[in-house]
Amino acid sequence: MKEATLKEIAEKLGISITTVSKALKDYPDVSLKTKDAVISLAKKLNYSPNSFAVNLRTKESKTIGLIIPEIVHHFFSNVINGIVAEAEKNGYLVIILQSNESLELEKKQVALLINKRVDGIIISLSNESNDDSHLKEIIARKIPFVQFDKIAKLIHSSKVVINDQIAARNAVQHLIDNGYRKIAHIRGPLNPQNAIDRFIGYKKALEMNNIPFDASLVYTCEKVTFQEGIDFAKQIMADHSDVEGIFAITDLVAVGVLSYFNDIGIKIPEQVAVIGFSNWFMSQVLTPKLSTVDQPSHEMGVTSFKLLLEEMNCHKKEIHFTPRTIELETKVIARESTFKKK
Amino acid sequence: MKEATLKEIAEKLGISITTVSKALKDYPDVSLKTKDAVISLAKKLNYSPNSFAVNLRTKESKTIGLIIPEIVHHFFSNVINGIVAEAEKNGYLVIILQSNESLELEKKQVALLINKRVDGIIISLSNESNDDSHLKEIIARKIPFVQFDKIAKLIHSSKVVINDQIAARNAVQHLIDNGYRKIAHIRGPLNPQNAIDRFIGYKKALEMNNIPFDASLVYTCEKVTFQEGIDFAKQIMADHSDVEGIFAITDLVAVGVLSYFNDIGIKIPEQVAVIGFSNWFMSQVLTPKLSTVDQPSHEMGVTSFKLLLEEMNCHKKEIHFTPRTIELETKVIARESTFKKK
DNA sequence: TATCAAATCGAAAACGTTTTCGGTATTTCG
DNA sequence: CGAAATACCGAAAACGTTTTCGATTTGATA
Repeated sequence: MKEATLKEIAEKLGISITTVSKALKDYPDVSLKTKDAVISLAKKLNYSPNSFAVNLRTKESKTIGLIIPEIVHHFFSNVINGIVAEAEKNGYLVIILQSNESLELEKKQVALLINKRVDGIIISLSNESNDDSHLKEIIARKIPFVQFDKIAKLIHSSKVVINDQIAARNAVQHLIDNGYRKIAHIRGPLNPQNAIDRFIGYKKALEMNNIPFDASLVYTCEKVTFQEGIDFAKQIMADHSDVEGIFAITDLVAVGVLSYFNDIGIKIPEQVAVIGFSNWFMSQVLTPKLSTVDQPSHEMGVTSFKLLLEEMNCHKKEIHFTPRTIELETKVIARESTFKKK
Repeated sequence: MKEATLKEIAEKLGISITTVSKALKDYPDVSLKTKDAVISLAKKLNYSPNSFAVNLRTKESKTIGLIIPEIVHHFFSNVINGIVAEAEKNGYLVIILQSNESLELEKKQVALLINKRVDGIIISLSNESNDDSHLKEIIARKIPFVQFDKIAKLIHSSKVVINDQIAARNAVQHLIDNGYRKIAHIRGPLNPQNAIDRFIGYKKALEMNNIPFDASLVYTCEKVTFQEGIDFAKQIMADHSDVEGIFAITDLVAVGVLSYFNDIGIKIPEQVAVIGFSNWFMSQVLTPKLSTVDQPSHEMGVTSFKLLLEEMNCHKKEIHFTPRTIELETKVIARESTFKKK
């Protein structure tokens, strides 16, 4: 029992391959009688077009590539979810690759996807990405391309982001509004744009409230892990025992801080208030419940795909597409870890 | 600037397409001189074979399909991670689809993947899956196929699982060993094999300790969510205020229980002990830290792909492959939520 | 009846690769 | 020197589809 082909149907019906193909695609120049015969035989033989041949002929695969730093990550898995769902709705499949925060891998994976001739690429950069050449290659090959969250500002592609500066500023302002003034920041690595922007947002909030910036209150994560949260919490208490609040680059790190403070008996928020970023699921079930900044991760995925789809459609019709940047809304979620100071 | 092809290289070098192809694949019947010329020109033109044409010719795409119920899920995202990593190591890409626990979607997606002519399929069934026809279709088409975690026992394919019965029995035994005897079970839906097995394990543990089974202590999740954990916790306390322990089908549900108990001031484990399943990341950062059963999720992904690869290799060489079932080890992780009763 | 339009069909090229098989040209050896 | 072995190359088929363009038939109209 082999796969049915156009040729087979044509032979059984004593007509040409051309006519069979046209009948199945409802061309107007095939008689109703022939159409019916073809369609019913096709159904009987369980015919489905060989996608390899279709790909070759049409030069598209209805498949896109997605590269993210980490799959096991509340934010990213939500984005994946959004992209995969929206893609499927539009007849596209998604190949997922994980760069593991390694520039080298990321480059290889871009090459892999180009090689596979995916119809488009969506990417969120690894922390190491200070080299743009692979992204430029995507553009040079005119492959539809969208960046999200961790982007290269200078690469001229569509982008889906939040305003990290303002979001971070709001988070720190929230701490200040609730009576905390000596605030430490556990920031992300030096390269990624969003770590930089959140750091700038932190500084701006201080500035707007006439709180002098103290560089010794800033701690820099290398890997942005739970363990780093624990380690920096310890370090902060050693360096600044009078610290009042901590703003962490992401919930995972903030949870490390919480965990350490809980273990050694530091009261949150009475002694130190903590706010994270990204609104991971676990943040709402911790004790105390962690305040954070909500980031529309699922929507980010959906929007990214929609933008990519637009560009892919233009690409197919060979009409020009002008990359757009879409900024999604965030909002501070106040929970127990930042209750108002009495 | 177009894509370089074999034809182009052949013309520029004044040789045949055949020779170019052979030179690039290091066939022995091409002279060193020609090989060098071809290879260097290919590099110069940035040639890479058109994968659409290669697919069509070789009848394989070096791509596999993966269908899981949920992407945003600690266990599944870890499995994805394992599969994607192992696949990439072996030159395969992974298309990911999410069935959203819907049988209908799952069927559609299987059809989609068959249509795409992926080289193999890995699947973890949705809770609704009491219909096997789409899986039988995969087998009938001789597409290499591996099931993991939520499997259909009767489908003759390779499988990667844990022993849910024993794992659950151990979890409940752990509660009993620590002095808890009146134990409720929040089970999963009625269909999935692993929910059934874990329920059987629960019963066996009771039996082995001469604790009479009480059906009213068993609560059945529909969606296996955090919220259901909260709701059932409330219900359990209403039905059996003297309950001593709770074994939940998965950590997410157990965390719901914890969350509710924390909110209304029920002490864990002093008043009620709680144990979950799967060892989600958040379980170790909660207060109290949640006891659970560790399930080697990443390894499950890696093993699934390895099995699939074996079958794909056999398939290519047209040698027979006998499906295997691999059972991975689990272990109870004792944390604060099940501390020994005094 | 001659003419023209509409309806229906098919030949053939094209997509780019892989591989079989046979054909030269060159070398080796008796 | 002739025959056999070896080294090197290319023609062509095949994978299965899509689409252009021209051919044929049919029916309608003047």
